[in-house]
Amino acid sequence: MAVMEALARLLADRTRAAFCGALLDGRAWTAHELATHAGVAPSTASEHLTRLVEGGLLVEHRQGRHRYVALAGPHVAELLEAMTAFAGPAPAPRTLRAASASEAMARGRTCYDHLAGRLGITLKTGLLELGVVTTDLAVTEPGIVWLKELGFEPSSRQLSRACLDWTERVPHLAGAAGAHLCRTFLDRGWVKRIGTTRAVTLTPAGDAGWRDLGLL
Amino acid sequence: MAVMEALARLLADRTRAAFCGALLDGRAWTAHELATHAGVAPSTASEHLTRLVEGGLLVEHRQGRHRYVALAGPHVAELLEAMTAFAGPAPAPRTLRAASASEAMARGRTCYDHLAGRLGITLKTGLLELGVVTTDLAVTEPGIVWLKELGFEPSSRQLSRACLDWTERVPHLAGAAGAHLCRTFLDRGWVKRIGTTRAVTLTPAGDAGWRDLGLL
DNA sequence: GGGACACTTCGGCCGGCACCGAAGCGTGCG
DNA sequence: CGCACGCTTCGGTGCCGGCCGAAGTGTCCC
Repeated sequence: MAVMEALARLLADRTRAAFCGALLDGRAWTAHELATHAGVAPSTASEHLTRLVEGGLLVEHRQGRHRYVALAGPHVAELLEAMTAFAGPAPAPRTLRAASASEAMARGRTCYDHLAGRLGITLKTGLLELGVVTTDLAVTEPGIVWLKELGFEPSSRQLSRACLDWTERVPHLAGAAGAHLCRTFLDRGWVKRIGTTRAVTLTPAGDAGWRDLGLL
Repeated sequence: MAVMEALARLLADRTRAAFCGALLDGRAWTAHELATHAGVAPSTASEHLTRLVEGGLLVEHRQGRHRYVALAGPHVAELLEAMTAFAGPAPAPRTLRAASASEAMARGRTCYDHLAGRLGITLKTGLLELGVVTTDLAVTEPGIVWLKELGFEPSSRQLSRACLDWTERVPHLAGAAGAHLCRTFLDRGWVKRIGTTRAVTLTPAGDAGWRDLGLL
């Protein structure tokens, strides 16, 4: 249990948790951006980042005078989402702005590299009705063919994986298949980021595309 | 991320982590037993238990002057194992006794309600070859029939679930199916606990039984 | 080359929390 | 009925760790 405790200790801090939350958008952030985001001094942020990198949660990429950090991989995102989902629903937001942002996230968002929120659930439901996945979110044989038609190339990464949604409390599709679909939809302009946040929305083109595929 | 942080904070303590580790055997422990196990005063243990119960990780059951606590369910065990697996291999044990105990756990153990360790991997491999589960550990149609012959009754609980093994670094079978198999093997005397620990071993009867089923 | 900037290291401060022992409460047993 | 036992509550103590600012290093740009 000593190793589990060390991991928990790493996440049991307001500032480090805020860093991880920000990095869940899947992008790389600079140390300065994260410091501002969390409201701490650059020196404080620097120390936290070192600890998170040493703990294997983050990877860093030095470029000139910048230190870019990102989640070390999908497995980190999955861990964070699993813990968030376990911990239960977040307390209700206090301000109107926060409530609106929270509602946008609940409607649809990326979870590192795949779709989550109600949009993720809609996708999952569609895939289920098409027979691409089973109720346990395992990809079926015909499902693999279906995915390949969307340009999917199987890799060594686990094909599908259930990721418990922290707003909907229902598992949604993660893993290689979930990541590929998310990337494809973003590339095609079917799903679009709202501003620079993790929140996303289905565009009119996306609505049409999903209907074409039989997802809606 | 505030909720995730609160959960992490709960696990980020030596004593509370020790409690959770002990409770991973799936039994209910008294406050006194846990205090002794972790080497703290009863008063300290009492406070920790209250926090763990309030955090939803443990459930308690008052009986006379005893306070029994247990993990709140399989989802807690799965979370703990996931975090342990993520954190990587435990540091090498220092003493001979610890090394021997650690080796016994690595050979085979229960993970709350299912089998883990090399024995868990052997089981998974056998189930895979029999076509009961897919490589993603989803139960197949014939697999459900196979399980029913072993007395399995489907319930609302997720049928199967991958649980990353912290000694073997490979997913093994958890979920309702994994729990049923573990219970069945223990009932039949095919798998036996070593002393009162989580470590288990395959008995000669179990070896024969598994061969009969085609698992070996 | 000089100045702005991103980041790091170090020292010191401060708050939170894990811990214990003492005292109190309820239960069970002789 | 009284004592033993398990647990809880409450003060008090001590340490760990998060925080900042100041000073230092390396990078970029003018």
